[in-house]
Amino acid sequence: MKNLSKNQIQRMPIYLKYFKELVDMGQTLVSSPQIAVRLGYSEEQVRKDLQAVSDEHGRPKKGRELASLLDAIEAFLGYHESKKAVVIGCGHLGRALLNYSGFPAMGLSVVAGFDVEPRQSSSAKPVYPMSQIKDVLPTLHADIAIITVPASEAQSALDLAIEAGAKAIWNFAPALLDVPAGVVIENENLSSSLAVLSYRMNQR
Amino acid sequence: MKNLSKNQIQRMPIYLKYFKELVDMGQTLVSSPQIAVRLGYSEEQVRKDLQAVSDEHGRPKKGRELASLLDAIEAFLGYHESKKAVVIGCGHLGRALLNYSGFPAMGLSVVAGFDVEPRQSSSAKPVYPMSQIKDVLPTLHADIAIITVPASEAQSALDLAIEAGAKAIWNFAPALLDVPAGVVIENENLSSSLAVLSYRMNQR
DNA sequence: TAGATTGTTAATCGATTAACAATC
DNA sequence: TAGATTGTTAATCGATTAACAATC
Repeated sequence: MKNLSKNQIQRMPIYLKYFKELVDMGQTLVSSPQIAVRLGYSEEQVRKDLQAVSDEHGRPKKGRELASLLDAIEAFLGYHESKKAVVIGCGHLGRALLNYSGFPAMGLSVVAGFDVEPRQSSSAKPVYPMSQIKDVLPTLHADIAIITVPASEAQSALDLAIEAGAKAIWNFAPALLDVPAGVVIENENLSSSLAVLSYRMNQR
Repeated sequence: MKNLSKNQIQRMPIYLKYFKELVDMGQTLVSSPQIAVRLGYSEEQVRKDLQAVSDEHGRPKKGRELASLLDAIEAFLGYHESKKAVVIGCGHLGRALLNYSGFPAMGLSVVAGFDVEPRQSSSAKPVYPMSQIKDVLPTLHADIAIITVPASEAQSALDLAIEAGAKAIWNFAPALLDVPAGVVIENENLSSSLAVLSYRMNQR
């Protein structure tokens, strides 16, 4: 498998979703021009992207097999082996992510939450007190810690999660966090997204 | 002002946050090497980025004035003129964003929510029935519609918002949406972020 | 066959990095 | 002065786009 650029990786779930729609509509083949038009990419880029994750060749004049593309992208994204995560900080956003119905389709299973003071949860998922994370997290086999605590507590929440065995951090707190070597972090930065949105608004 | 790349735009709020921390700590000047080390960028990139938004020159051996940097970045990001937004779809995520305390610091004021069936809201912000959007939205002077409805309803929610006068869409629904020319859209795609995270996890 | 689409190879474009003289 | 940091200019790198022969 080639090394994919970050942009390419980010496009993969978008292809996947679109291809699933096409399959639902009964289509079995798809061509780069069709994809390019719908997704707003160039044909060449579509071909490069798909070649990067699939070894199967397309057929001139026809396109590519949707079934094999779905399989290739899902394999690439690791949707076959379900990943497990916990949510740390069960405020509004934390509870939203704890119960988010879109995750299972991404191969992500959010198994529990942690909170400094867990209220009676309205969800089916258990919410443990933060003080128990070191005992409980290892029993859950969750590699990913989703950080949804206030920015001021994010670093200490992260440290506790890593101490308890988390291997990856998905950070939703607006804070600049340090992670030890070997731990992966992905920042979900709303201020960056908003910056792009308002820049584009001002360009008009 | 030069044209900034998307990456540069996304970095600006990160600089801003860091610079505010430095000011809080009593610092008045900052050098590119210091920034580069803390944020994990290269010195050259830091200089390029700051030169792109600020006309003030730095001083050799000293660095740059934090006060003027803050001002330049905030001006660039439009934090001075507060932008207004409404949340469409007041489920878990929608309510989280309706009450998100981080937005004011980004110059964003979320003034109201809409929902097909507004429950008694626990928040200070009003939640209107979706059926009233065409009448209510224009009175709110909100340009930005934050879409947090289920994917299956996202396109029709977006269409209603635009019909009611929204000029920009911040989409949190996992759906591929069409917008008319002249309307800006920014997709907050959790599946793309997760893809990057798990790709990095697998690389180890 | 003609035409659409493919995969490959080359060209372009843009962002990041490197080099270096200027300056406080 | 020496040394750190600056801004500018050039080089590199990587991603996207273009060109085109191959093929069903």
